[in-house]
This record gives sequence, C-alpha cells and structure tokens, in this order.
Amino acid sequence: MRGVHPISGFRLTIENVKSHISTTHEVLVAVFQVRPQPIHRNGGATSDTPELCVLLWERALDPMSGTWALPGGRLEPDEDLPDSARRQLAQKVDVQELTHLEQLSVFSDPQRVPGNRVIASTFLGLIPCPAEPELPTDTAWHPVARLPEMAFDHRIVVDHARTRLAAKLSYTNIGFALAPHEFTVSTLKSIYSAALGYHVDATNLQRVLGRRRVITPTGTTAPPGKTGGRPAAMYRFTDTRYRVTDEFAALRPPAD
Amino acid sequence: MRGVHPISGFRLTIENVKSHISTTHEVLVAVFQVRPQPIHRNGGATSDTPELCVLLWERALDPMSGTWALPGGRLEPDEDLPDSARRQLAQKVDVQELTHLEQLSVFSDPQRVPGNRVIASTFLGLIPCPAEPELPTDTAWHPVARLPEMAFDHRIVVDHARTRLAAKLSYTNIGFALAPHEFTVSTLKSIYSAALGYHVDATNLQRVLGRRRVITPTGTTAPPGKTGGRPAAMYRFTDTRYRVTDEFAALRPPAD
DNA sequence: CCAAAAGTGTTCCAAGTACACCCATGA
DNA sequence: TCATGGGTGTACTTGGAACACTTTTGG
Repeated sequence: MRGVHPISGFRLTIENVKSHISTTHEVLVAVFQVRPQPIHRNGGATSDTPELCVLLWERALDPMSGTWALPGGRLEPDEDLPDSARRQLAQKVDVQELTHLEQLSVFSDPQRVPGNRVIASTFLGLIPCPAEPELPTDTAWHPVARLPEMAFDHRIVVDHARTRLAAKLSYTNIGFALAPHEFTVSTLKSIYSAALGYHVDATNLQRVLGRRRVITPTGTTAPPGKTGGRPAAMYRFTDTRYRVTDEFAALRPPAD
Repeated sequence: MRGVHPISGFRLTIENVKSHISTTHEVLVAVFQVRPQPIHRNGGATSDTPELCVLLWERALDPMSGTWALPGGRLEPDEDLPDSARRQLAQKVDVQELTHLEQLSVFSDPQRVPGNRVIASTFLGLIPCPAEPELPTDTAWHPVARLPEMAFDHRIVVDHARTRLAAKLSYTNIGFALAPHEFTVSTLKSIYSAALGYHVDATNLQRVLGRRRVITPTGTTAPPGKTGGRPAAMYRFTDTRYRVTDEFAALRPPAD
C-alpha cells in the first residue's frame, strides 16, 4: 500500500488513501429541448411559442429535498465521462433521443456540496424537438426562463450550459441536435428564437444557414395550415455530425 | 462504511471503496509563451522570429522515461482545480508570471495511462513575453512546431490548448496575457503571428484591436532601431482582465 | 378577392483585408 | 538624402440586418 505512483510520482500513503476515499467524482448533465409550452390561461390568451426547457428531477431526500437537480451521478471506475453521462441519463430519459453530448467545465470547489467532497464534471445534452420521451414521476421539463429552486450549484451549471449553447448556435451547425430531421424555416426560426432567447428573423436565418451550407432544401414542401398561406419548403441539416461552420470570425489568415 | 451517500445517492460498499482508491485525479497544464528563438545556424542565417513555446519536463523514471510531459500532478483533497494547477506549476516556474489560467477538457479514458486509473483535468496557462522565469534542470521550453516525443496523451492536450488559444485570440482580449505591459504594434504582430501560426498584418491588427477598444495608445513612443525608421507608438491592453470582445460573430440579436 | 404565410430582391451597413502612400528617424 | 520601419488613407469585399415586395395557398 506504500510506494510512489508510477505515473504521477506522488506517494500512496495511508493519509492520502483516507482522504482520497472521501473524494468522489460525479457527472451532471444539463439536457435541453425546445418544447411547445402548455397553454397559459391569462384571460383566455393561449401562448404556443415554444421555450427552451431543461430536464430536472425533484430531490425526495435531504439535504435540499424538494429542490430540483440535474440528472447525473457517480462516475464508475470502468467508464469514461461521456459513457457515464449517457448511463446516468438513461435512468431519466430515452438516451436514443440524445443527439448531442458535450463536456462543459468541472466544478471542483471542495465545499461545493455538504459532506464528503464531490467533483462534478458537467455536460450539455440536446434532444430534438418532436421527441416526447417518457419521464419518471420525479422528473420534469422546466422552462429555463422560470427555473424552480435548484439544488447545490446546479443553477450555475444550467446557466453555463445555456450560454454555451447560444454561442455555438452562431458558429456551428449544432442546431441539428435541436431540430427535427426535416423542418420548415419558420419551425427552425422558432427553435433558434427559443434557444437564443431573442427574436430571430426567418429570412436572414434561411440565408445565413443556406450560405454556409448548414441547411439544404429537400425539394418537398409542407402543406399550409387551415388559414392558408404559401406552402413552406422543407429543409434538413446537411450534416448530422457536429461541425464548426464559421471558424474565423475575425483575424482570419491571409487569403493567399 | 456502509450507507447511501447523502448527495448522490450511491452506495458506499467495500467494492466501491476499493475501486475508488485506485482512481486518482491529476491536473495537467499547457503553459505557453512566445519566445525569441535561439539562433539557427543554417549556413549562417540567423532566425529571430519568435515562436510559440510550451513548458515541458523530461521524465526520468519509467514508464516512458526520456519522454516529455506537461507540468502537473495530483489534485489534493483541500484544493480546487485552479489552485491545484497553480500549486503544481509553482514547482516548475514562477507562478507570479502566470497571466492567464483557464480550464480545458477532462481526459477520462480509464486506460489513458498504464496502471491505476488517473483522470486528467487540463488547463491552458499563459506567460507574457519579456518574462524569463528560472527553470529546473529537467524543464525546458519547446517550440510547438517541433515537439519532442511526449508522454501518454500529453501531445493531444498541447494541440487542444493551441487550438483554444488561437480561437480566443480572435474574439477575446486574451492577447494581454502573452504581450508585455507596453508594446509597439509590430511587437504585438509578431506575438499574434507566433501564436496563430500564420502571418498577421500589422496594419489590420492595429485597426481591428483599436476599433474594439482592446488596445489603447499610451501616448509615448519607442526609439527606432540602429537602422533608423519612424519611432513606433506604444500601446497597452485596455483591460488586464479576460474579456470577450466579439460575442456575436453571426446571428446577432436585433438592433432594437 | 382577400388574408395569411412563405420566399425573394434590394438596400444598407459594419467590419476585415489589401495595398498604396505618407511620415519620422538614423546614418 | 535615402533607406528603413511605422502609420494613415482608401478602395474592395464579405456577410449579416432590415424591410419591402412577390408568390402561393385557403376561405
């Protein structure tokens, strides 16, 4: 039980082992989906603008019982972080639906939770629009604009993940992970608007994503609604793999 | 020793503790500095274009003795990751010189190093130009363009850190962490060129960073060299704190 | 024929790039 | 006065925002 670790060169003493036992590593995932919101009856007005939602479960036990937490749990010895994230998520949603999973930062404050130390590696997960996964009874989607009281530092994790998602919507094709396989520009516009938190112009969205070859028309059209209107062209994302589309926003290398 | 962990809800069994002992957490830091290169005597030609260099130490012990590794080491129970990074670095360089430290991704493959599992949290560190810190004998600066054989996955970490640095030079003021306190535009140009790996135009660099209020003229000028030339205006970075300067490269929110 | 929704064309503007030309200095 | 390096002026280009206008549908 004594000796120098061959890799790091640190000593494996009784004290180290004891202190080490008390440090565990957990994974936390902020899973987002753009979801049509249930009707708000404010004087009969029904809102159907979709909102960005995050998957949370309600703690039944102390500490912080009654508050809402991100899905996650302990990292096992034989799995890496993405595998662990997927495994933990499988307890809350159908992981088949997960179209994107990406590591965010690590929260390592020794005091971040009461009791023994827990280091948290956080992830951003995305689920596309039409999916309606089954949820356990303690689990629900919450609009990010109206978050409930949250456990520990989980609120910070959610904010962090939102910021990252918004940034990536601008310079990558990450929208594919939120949108249905095929969609109209106005559907896509409402998805981007929900995820970014501000109004996005459908005309410009079409042109920007088209010019970058991020979306491609399928050639088919969607039938108009009851009230008429021109039928909308259907699009799909050109790649279903994550891709950076606008690498050099500024200070690009010389042309030659 | 048995029971349910109050936070994560997982069981603390003998098996869990045993497997847990064998998992440790280390910090690895890729520290960069733009350094004037020692003279290359290729037929008498002396090159003095500075290059981006990374701080490495040579392993004296197996496994992989003789290969070069990033500074770092084990995370202690009472410190968070940035503190640990600074502490580990202090064994190799004067941490006072460190102007930027930022977390990159976690390497969590259970097999990433031989022997017991070691999870690595990686960091990007920056040291400004004029600094010439003392180094231990096993430690040296290596140009990123000519890296020696490196230990484990450390090469990947360095590449990752370079990519991140290059990206951030474009849309943040992170250059302050590589440049001297005061500098001429042509000095800054050579720093950016070295860090980005391609030729940067001094005229445009001045205009871009000036327009964004990233750099400010001090009002003073630097004396010209032996061969004459107009004296150069001195600049400094407006903020010495990390700041995002070009948040919305595309898909910016509406003006009103 | 009108309202509604989708798509196109046009103008404007911000921001970078490229490069010619002007300025200040030492020998 | 000239070579040298620094700074400015300007024309070009890219790409996104805004908005008017046209197209295609249902009632």
